[in-house]
Amino acid sequence: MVDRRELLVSAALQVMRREGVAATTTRAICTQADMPLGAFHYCFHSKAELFRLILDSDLQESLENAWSALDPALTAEENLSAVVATYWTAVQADPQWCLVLSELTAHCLRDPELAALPARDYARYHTQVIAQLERFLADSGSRCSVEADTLADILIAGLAGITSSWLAHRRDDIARTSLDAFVEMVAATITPAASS
Amino acid sequence: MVDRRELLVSAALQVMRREGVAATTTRAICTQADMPLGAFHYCFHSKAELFRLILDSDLQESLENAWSALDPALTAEENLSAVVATYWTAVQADPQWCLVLSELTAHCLRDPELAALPARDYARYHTQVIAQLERFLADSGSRCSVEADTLADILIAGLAGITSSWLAHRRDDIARTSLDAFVEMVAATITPAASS
DNA sequence: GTCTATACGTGGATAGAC
DNA sequence: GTCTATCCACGTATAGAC
Repeated sequence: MVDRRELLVSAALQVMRREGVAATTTRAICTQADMPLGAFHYCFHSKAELFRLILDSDLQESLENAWSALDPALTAEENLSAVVATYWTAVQADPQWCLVLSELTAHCLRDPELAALPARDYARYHTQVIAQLERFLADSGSRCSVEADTLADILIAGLAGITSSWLAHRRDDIARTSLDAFVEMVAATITPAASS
Repeated sequence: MVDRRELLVSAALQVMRREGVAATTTRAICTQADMPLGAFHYCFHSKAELFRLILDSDLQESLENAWSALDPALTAEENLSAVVATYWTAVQADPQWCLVLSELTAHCLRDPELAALPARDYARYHTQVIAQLERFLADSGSRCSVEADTLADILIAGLAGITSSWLAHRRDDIARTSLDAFVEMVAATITPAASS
């Protein structure tokens, strides 16, 4: 028997994807969870508490996992291409979720109580990417013309930008071409180990 | 004497920046405009009409103007650097507006009536960027290893990504470093005219 | 045309029966 | 603990006096 709190969290996430964060009311959540409205404030002190719980969980998890596949045996461009492909598959599998992430970020930045969360999430994401990146660079003996730190920032920003552009225009071809060109540009900053 | 419609539009934009799109109610707009609430529906048929008017105006104008300064006499990297600097000055001069743009985009994408607007805005922006870019490439005789079309997409996505990242972490140093590295990467795809 | 007062719906939260 | 019925604040829109 599942905790009713988790049931409501799950329902809230479904409503967010389908209707948007703004339309995610306590009523909509309870309807989605097949629960009477009164049950909500029995499980949570307030709607803000449920939101806080959602925001404290690892929302970008599905998009983060892409980076764990870096393989030192392959070239930098091959690796980047694979990582980006995995990321992009996740984006296309659930575009609505990307929109929710954008909405939640704005929601936090507007609320003094939550304004610090996006920075924390960015730091988390950055830490994870840079760890994978540095491991790859060390294992493969490659060198990068920019700091690994900066490379991680660029990668995160580039993918975020291409994603949000795609959410607007929904042109798969443009996104694909942008991703390929971006991978090529980033890979050009990495020189493989001298194999002497 | 200013049209009261424009007064309300202006007030709405102010409230959006200060409080966010979600908090931009007819009451807040009228208060901001020093108008009685009743005046609203005398000027506009509905709140949606005011929003539509705002969304149909050129919202990204302030950020678009950066591209008009491209100078064929300078190198590609110098030009890109100048354009990006202008863009970034605008972002830092009004970060709240960047947040509003993000909120409005999400707002449109969630509303079937408005869902097509972000694509139109992207096309507008893209067209303007590519025109400047192609003029610059032609005038300076430079060549680019990727299509100018793709270059424009990358530039738009890159700047959007760095901006949204900065809105989250608010670390000026990270944004600066990212911008510099990004400019360098993009400039590397452009080879100057053979000056023989 | 302009404002005041109000209607109507919705959303968060609670009261009180069971 | 669980649900129903309800309260209260707020947001859009309108009615009606001037």
